[in-house]
Amino acid sequence: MKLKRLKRADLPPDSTAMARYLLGKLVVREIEGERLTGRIVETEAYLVGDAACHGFRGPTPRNKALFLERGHAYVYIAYGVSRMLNVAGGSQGAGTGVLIRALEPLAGIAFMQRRRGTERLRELTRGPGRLAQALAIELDLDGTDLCAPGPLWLAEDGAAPPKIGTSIRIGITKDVHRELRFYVRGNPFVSGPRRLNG
DNA sequence: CGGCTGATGATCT
DNA sequence: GATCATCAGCCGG
Repeated sequence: MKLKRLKRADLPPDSTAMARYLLGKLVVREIEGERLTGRIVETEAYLVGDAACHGFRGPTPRNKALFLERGHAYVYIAYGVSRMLNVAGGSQGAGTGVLIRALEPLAGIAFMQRRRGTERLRELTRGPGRLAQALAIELDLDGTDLCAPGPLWLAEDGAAPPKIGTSIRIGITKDVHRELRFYVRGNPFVSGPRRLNG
């Protein structure tokens, strides 16, 4: 089915709603004449007033893209090694957004396998660091408008809305109790321990 | 498969 | 100097 680019007006202004909305949508990466696509199967929302959110203490050189209007990419490096892809949320200056935690690979799988150094499908895009490596998402994409033509954008393909599960977020140490992680129930590409994926 | 641990370096205090 | 929105690899069952 043909891809339709997500419009900014399609994105819910509330980041929790946007995290749910993005499940089942597609990340599209254009690189070296290839088009890589993956379906979003796991997200986490980071909100205004949320101590776990990188925007909590205001803008810095690293997180400034999180303060752009919603639909822009915020890319940063976690633990010195893994790139994390986020979609800025809210209005300009809000400093809130959604972390893309896992994708189901759809197109460009050979490219992803080369990038990841493995043939195994489950290991290509299961987890935020893995998916960024598979799609060659580097810091140069920080601030990219995901609602415009370019190297990285968001799309929908008319798939039916998925069944959504919720849980606490993974890997954080502040505001740990909030149920702001969302995933497609039963999808094998969702990351995290089984107890969170019931 | 589940659980644990060391590596790793950018970022901010 | 501490913190950290992770991962690969190892071990036991």
